[in-house]
Amino acid sequence: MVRLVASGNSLGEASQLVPAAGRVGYLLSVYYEGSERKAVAKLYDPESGEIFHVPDWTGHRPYLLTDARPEEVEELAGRLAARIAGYAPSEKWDVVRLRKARLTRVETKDPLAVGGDRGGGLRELLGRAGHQVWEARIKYYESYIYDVGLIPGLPYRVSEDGRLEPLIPDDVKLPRLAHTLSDEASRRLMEDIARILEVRAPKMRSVALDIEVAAAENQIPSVKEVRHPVIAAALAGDDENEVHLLRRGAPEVPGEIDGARVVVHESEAELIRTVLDKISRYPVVFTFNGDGFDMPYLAKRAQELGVNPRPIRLERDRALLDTGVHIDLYQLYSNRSVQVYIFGGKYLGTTLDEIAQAIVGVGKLEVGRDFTSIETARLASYCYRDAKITHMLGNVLDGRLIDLLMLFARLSKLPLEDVARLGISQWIKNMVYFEYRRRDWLIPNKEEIILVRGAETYSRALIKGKKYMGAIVLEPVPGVHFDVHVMDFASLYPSIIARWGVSFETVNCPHTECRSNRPVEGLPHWICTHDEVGLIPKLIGVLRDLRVGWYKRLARDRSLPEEQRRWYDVIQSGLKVLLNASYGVFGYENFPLYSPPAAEMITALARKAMTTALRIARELGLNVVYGDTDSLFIKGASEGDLRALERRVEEDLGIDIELEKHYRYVILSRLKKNYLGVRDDGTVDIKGLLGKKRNVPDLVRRAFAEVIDILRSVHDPADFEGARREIKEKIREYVNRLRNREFSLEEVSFRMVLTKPLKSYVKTTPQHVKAAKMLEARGTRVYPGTVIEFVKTTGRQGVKPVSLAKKEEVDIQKYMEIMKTTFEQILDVLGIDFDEVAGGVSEEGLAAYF
DNA sequence: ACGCGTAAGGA
DNA sequence: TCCTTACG
Repeated sequence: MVRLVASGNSLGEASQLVPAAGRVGYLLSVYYEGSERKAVAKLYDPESGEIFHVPDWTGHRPYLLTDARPEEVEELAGRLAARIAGYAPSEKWDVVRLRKARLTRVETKDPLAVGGDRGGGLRELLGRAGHQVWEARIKYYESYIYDVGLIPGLPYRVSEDGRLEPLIPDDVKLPRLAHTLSDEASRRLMEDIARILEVRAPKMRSVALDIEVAAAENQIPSVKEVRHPVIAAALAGDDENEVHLLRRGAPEVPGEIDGARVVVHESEAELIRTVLDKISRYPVVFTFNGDGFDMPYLAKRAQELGVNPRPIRLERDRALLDTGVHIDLYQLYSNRSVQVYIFGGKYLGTTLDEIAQAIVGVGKLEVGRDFTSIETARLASYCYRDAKITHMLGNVLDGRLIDLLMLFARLSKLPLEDVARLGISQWIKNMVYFEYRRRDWLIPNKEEIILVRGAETYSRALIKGKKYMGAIVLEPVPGVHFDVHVMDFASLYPSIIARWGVSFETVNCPHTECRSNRPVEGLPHWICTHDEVGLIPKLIGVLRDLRVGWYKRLARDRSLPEEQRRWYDVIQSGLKVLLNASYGVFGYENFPLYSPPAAEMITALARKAMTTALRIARELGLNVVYGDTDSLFIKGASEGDLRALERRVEEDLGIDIELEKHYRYVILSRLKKNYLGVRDDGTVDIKGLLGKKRNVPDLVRRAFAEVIDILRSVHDPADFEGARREIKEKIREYVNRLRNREFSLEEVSFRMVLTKPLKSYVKTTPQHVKAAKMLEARGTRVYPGTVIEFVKTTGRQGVKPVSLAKKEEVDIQKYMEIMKTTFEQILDVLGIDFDEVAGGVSEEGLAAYF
């Protein structure tokens, strides 16, 4: 029998049905189709480049679990009874109490009957009646993914009877290290994960969309009230670049602007319909803030004009596309893990201009705020530029950004749309929930984890307002140190989680026999001794082993084709992102598996690892000059000493410390987390030093970089003589430039991110906020995520935005001080006195100038 | 909307 | 001293 499968739009129009049997596609996401009361899978067909949909074939229904009996539910249900589809007994493993739970599974006809907003769902009803309820806060499509065992990002084939069958090649090379794992659960996990990671992600065509509306300078276009017409919409795609304009008056518009084809429409309805049709042809549509603006605006405006908003599907706070995947790059680039681990912190703020400047080197066009009077060709250029840079931002990393998202979708089991919108804690949550369902383990409620296992922490954080103590940072021995080895615990926190089995599941378990298993003296928490308890430590252990023992090697394996090596590199860097966040989530209040004792235990074990390694190093007579969290800086050690350290630490702790790098020399200041190290090959590592921070003025940063260049050429203590002289010379040069005002305003501007709305700065008014207020007074809009560029001035306010300042107002004295504090961090150690070099910068310098 | 520790500058 | 930001 050939089942017919829905395809194309489903916004009220008769669904166009095409047979999909035999079709192959990558699963992109799963969503709930209200009109069909079904979960629907959205797949990408690499053959045709199109999206197709496969509705649920299993008869799956939304449900919750409760300790109430069916009769009790029935009695309480009242009006909701009609929406209950049935009851089934459900036996689950209660991971918090570590015992079996016999529960009632209440199936409903629609997801809102479970947890409908306004407290009208079964969840609240049963809760108010004093019953326990589980798994009632899980989005329906997520629950569906777990139960059907679907893995977003993987290829599937549609069977004759409309099922999705995974398509994984048989010849997947499984890591040899899987065989070395003694426990069966970990081995299976590793094989499953390796299997789903092996398949390369498909290339998908993409287009970026940006629209402009006719709002005047003082009008802020809102999606709540779509009053202004859409006057421009640009599409920057893999194979077309167009800007669509609404005819207003009779201006002469060229047929092409900046390489984009210009199309002038007589009506707004026609413009919108054309644009919607165009984006329907791409499997991936990028926007920048399309969830918050472009998509809802287009859809609502379409509706007002009597145009079908298809393929846009508006939800409360996001916009999906029936014909593809909409990725709002504002959301993606705002993700802290993405910002830090994928882009190495290259961009500071989260505005399109800032991110594009930093990542692809092109910014927005400057046109002012009044879109009603702007010249048409200019408007077209502006709009197209936005779409163009959005498209570039969607295709960075040689197009591997989408590959990474695909990979995260596979690991987290989240739809691609969610991966691109949710934070790392949601990725980890979903990854764990999926595994729980597979095992018939009960997904616990946050409150019961706290209730049964405790929320109390016993260590005191050094920072006021923090919940527990963190890592150890050793007091640096200030000075220049030659021949320094850095030994470190690779992925320390994940290693601790795996080695001691720390997670919310294992901490403070109900077994009396485990109470004495307390790996950290001074903390009352214990860890379960039963091997089968706890999934998270096994999962984290497997991900870590796969990264360091398998994918990192494959990514470097010269015998593999380039393309394949790159895919393995995507995998290992993706795993790193997840591993880096694996500890932090336990200490994060909003994580549904929040466990302060687990978090506290992990940092306590990290301190234990650090102090143990330090003790052993000292016993071996090694000279430790610095260390932070997971590393020791050891001066003048022999290879034998380091081997001995490795061996003894491994014996003592059961986790590995290893040689990470060797420095020709290291400059340590008195400050922690501040150092400069020159490696054997001349590369320079700079940590924490002011001269590297991206918010300090370019001029200061450049001066600093040139001084670093001088230090790069130092090979032994004798070389310092000459280097000192050169450095002094260099500093004098820059000091003089400053004195003589030989700089542009941009070179002396500070860059600082506005993290809140301007109005929210009530306690104090920092300088960047002052500058931001001046900008706003001049009509420039600033919002959270905007980078404010300002210079220090001699005026009453002491500060001005770059765009409003003049060179004559720059407060030279202030900049001298900044130069001084920046350089002192390294000059101190080199025995150079800044003031002396600068020729008495503070008073005399200025006196000489005036 | 991962965690804590350290540092700096200004109010 | 606290607030804000940047970074390890």
